[in-house]
Amino acid sequence: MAARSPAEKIRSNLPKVPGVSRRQQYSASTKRALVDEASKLFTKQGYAATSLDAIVGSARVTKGALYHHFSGKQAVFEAVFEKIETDASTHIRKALKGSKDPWEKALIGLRAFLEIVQDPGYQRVVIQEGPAVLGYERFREQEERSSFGLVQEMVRAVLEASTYDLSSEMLETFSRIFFGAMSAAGESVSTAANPKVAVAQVETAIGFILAGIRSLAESGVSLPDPEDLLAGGSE
Amino acid sequence: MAARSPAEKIRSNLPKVPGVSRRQQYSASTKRALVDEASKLFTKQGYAATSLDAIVGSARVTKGALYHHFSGKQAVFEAVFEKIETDASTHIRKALKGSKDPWEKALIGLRAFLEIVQDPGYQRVVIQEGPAVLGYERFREQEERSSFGLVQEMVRAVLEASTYDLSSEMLETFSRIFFGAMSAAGESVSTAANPKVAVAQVETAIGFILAGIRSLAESGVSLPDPEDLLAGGSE
DNA sequence: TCTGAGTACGTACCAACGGTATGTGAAAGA
DNA sequence: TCTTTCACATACCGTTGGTACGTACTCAGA
Repeated sequence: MAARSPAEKIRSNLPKVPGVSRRQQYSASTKRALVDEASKLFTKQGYAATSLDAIVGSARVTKGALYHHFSGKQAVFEAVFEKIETDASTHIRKALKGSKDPWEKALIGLRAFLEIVQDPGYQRVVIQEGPAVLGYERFREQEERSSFGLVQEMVRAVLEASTYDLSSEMLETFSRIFFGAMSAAGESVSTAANPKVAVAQVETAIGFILAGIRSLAESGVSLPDPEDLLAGGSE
Repeated sequence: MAARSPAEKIRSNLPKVPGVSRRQQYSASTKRALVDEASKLFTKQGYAATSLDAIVGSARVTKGALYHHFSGKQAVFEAVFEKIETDASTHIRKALKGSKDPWEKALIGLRAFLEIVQDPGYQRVVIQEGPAVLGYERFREQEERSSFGLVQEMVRAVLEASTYDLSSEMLETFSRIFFGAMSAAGESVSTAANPKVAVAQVETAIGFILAGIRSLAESGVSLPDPEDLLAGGSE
C-alpha cells in the first residue's frame, strides 16, 4: 500500500470551512502532524533524546517545514506542552460541570486530575520535562492558564465557603500548596503498581486533610494573620 | 599574578591524611574542582546551556580529566545534584537536632526547608532540572535518600503522635502529599518578591492545615479505610 | 637507585545535532 | 496569463558530547 504521511491522514478528514483556502488547510495539517508526532516522540523518549530529524522523519516532512512553522525545537515542545495542558484542563472542566457544592467540587476535581496524571504524555512533557525545557518562568505562565488556574478556583470556593475571606496573597499561597499536594498525589498514583488502590489512598488522605480544615472552620477557628509571625516570635 | 587553577586552590589547603598518597589527593582535588565549577555553571546557565568545554575550561583541565573521573555529562550533573542534596539534608538535620515534640519538629523542619529552597543551586539543579536530566527513576531514588526521607520521618512521627497507626502504604501516600505541599511552598517562597513575607504566609497556611489534622485527631475522628472506597460508591 | 607498571591526565578527532541560508514549485491574486 | 507569495525542500555550517589514543608522572618493588 502507498504509505500515507501523517499530514495526509489529517487532510483526508478535514471539514470544509468556507473562507479558508486549501493552501491554508494543508499548511495547518502539516503543523498539526508535526505537533502530533513530536508529542509521541517526546513522550516516549524525552526532549533531549528526540532529534529534529526524528520528528520531521515521522511527520514525513523536512526541517524546512518545521522551521517554517516553529522558531526552533523548544517552540515545538511548547506547542506540544500547550496541547497536552489544554486537553487536561478541558477534561477537568468537563468533569466539574454540574456540581455546585465547593467541597464536592474539590473532590471531583481531584478525581479528574488523578486521571489526567496517569497519562504518560502529561507525566513526561508537563511534569517531568516542562520546567527544565521551558524554564521556570514560561512553565509557570502556562500552568497558570490551565491546571493551576482550576485549582485556584477550587481553593477559593472551599475557603470562602468556610467563611474565610483571605487576602489574594494568602489565596495564592494556599493554592500553590494544594496544587503541590495534588501534583505529588498524582505522581504517587502514576508510579504506583496498582493505580486503582493508589487513587483510593490518595482520596482518603486528601479527604482527611480537607476534613481537618472543615472541622476547624465549623468550630469557628479563625485563620491567623501572617503579620503576627513577622512581628513577634513563633508559637 | 600567576593564575591558580581551582584544583590548585583546593590542594593548597588540603589536610595531611596518612595513608593517602599525594597522587590520590591531587586526583581528588581535580574531581572536586570539576564538581564545584560545574555546580556554578549549572546553577547559572542550566544543564543544556553548559558545555563540557565550559566546565573543563573553568576548572583549568581538559576533557580527558573529566572523562577520567566521570562517565559523561550526566554523571557530572549527578555528582553536583548529590552534593547539593546532601548539603541540604544535613542543614535540615542540624536544625532538627534537639527538638523532640513531633509537631514542633514538623514546624522547625518546614522552616529549615524553606531556607534551603531559597538557594539558587537547589532551585535550579534539584527542583527545576533534576527530574528531566536524571530521569524520574534516579531522581526519586536520590530524593528518597535525603529530603524526602526526612519528610517521611516527620510525617510518621506526627501521625503516630495522633494515635493513628497506618499501613506503610498510607504513610507513603501521606508523606508524598506533604512533600509535594512543602516543595510547592518552597517554590512559592523562592519566587516571591519578598521572601520574608512569603515564609510567614507559608507557615501560616501549613500550620493551619496541621492544626486541622490535630483537631481531628484530638476529637477522636478516625482515618477512613481506603478499601471502603474501592468496594462501594463514593460518599 | 633504577625500572616497570599503572594512573591521571592531555590531544586529536568524529558523528550527530540544532540551526541557517537559499532554492523551488504550486497556489492565489491581478 | 503573469506575477507574487507562501509552504515547504535542499545543502550546508558550527557546536557539542563522546572516544581513541598518546604521554608524563607517580609509586611500589628489586
